[in-house]
Amino acid sequence: MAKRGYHHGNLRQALVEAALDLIAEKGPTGFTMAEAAKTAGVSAAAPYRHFAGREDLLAEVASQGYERFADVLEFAFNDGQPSPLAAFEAVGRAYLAFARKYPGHYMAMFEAGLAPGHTPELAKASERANRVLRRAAETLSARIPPERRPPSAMFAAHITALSHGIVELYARGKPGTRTPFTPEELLETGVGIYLRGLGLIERD
Amino acid sequence: MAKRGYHHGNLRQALVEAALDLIAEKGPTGFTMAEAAKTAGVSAAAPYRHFAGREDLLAEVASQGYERFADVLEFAFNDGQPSPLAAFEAVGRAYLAFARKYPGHYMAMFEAGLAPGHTPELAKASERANRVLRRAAETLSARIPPERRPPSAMFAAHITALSHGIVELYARGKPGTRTPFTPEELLETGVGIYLRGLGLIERD
DNA sequence: TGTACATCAGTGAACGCGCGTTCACTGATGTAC
DNA sequence: TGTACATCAGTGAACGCGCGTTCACTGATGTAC
Repeated sequence: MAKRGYHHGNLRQALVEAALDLIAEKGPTGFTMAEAAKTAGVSAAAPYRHFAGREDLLAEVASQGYERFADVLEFAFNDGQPSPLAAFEAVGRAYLAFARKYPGHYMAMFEAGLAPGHTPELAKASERANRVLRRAAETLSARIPPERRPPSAMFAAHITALSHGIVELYARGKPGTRTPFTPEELLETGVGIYLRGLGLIERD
Repeated sequence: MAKRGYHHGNLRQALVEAALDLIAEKGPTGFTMAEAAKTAGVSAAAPYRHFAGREDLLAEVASQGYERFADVLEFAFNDGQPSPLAAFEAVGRAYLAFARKYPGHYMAMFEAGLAPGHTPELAKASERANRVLRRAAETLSARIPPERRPPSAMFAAHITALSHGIVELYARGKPGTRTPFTPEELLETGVGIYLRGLGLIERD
């Protein structure tokens, strides 16, 4: 990754990584082209050889985030093994772990206000991640008697919303927004109660 | 609210309202002092007679938001009448209604990245709103046998996170983030399943 | 009731700043012969 | 292997812009006498 003379070598990706650091530090709107260029050790004009503009770089960051997100979730889901329930719970934990480990990606994906269709790549990547979540929900909800089964898209939306809400409200370092519970505890207990409500976990 | 000559009459509140419109339209970071002043029909320097700076105006907007939020939730809770369950569900609906009706407030409160302790007023107002939510959770959870009862702060956090997640992911006009369900449907069904999991609603 | 004066909410011009972006350029790289 | 040349990833200077904020000012308001 070291700069090697006049030509950088891999400036495009270096800019993405600079943006990730800046976004993680100051939020998606705190990130600027000029600073990303500086971080990458390059003049302010150089980024325009690789990206049409600020939004374009942001969209690339988000795209890469969704790809990694989908990878992580898919790995956690593990084709529903060893059991749909265990796999589902692993996906939930993976969601939180992703938000914690890749805050720059997460913020670019969910807090930058980019239209998901901004770029074809972005649309494709975000759809892929959603598909994994929906599949996890479908696999698990196949265990519920059909007449009591909520639509799997709704199931997935509930869990996604709960996870995202926990990340936004309780997993950030904001002083003052404190609960005595860790995000992981909150998600685990919340999902547990929810699944019990669907009859997917024994009562008590 | 009409400007009456050299002196405005109620510039402070007019600026708050201008900020609300701007925030609702372009997000908390899209709002600028200069534009708020212009919207209020006043020179760019005038706001500094009433607010120490941009952050200070933002904090005032958020404070007023939390106050109204607390009012709305308290009204919906209605001291737990006619029943703890009905009151609790009304609070959930009120949460969504608030986010929809007062987007500028909501964004200033939850998306501006203000530390809750930024201003004493802000801290006080946000605490008040949280207290209402916690009280609704406590009242309802008193119906659960103590040994199976989750801490009420956890209960409240689950519902708050679900509500916030639904607002952020599904209640905004973002094209592309579509579910076939309305935010209201999602919250109602999600909370319903959750409460069933706690044994607070009959199975089926 | 009329006048002098203190108060203070506004004005308008100015500042320094950092941003996104453009443009003519230059230095490095790779390839054809 | 050596040279000429096309390509293209960088540079650096410059632009126009809008922002947050300051400052000396001025006009309106209210009050003491």
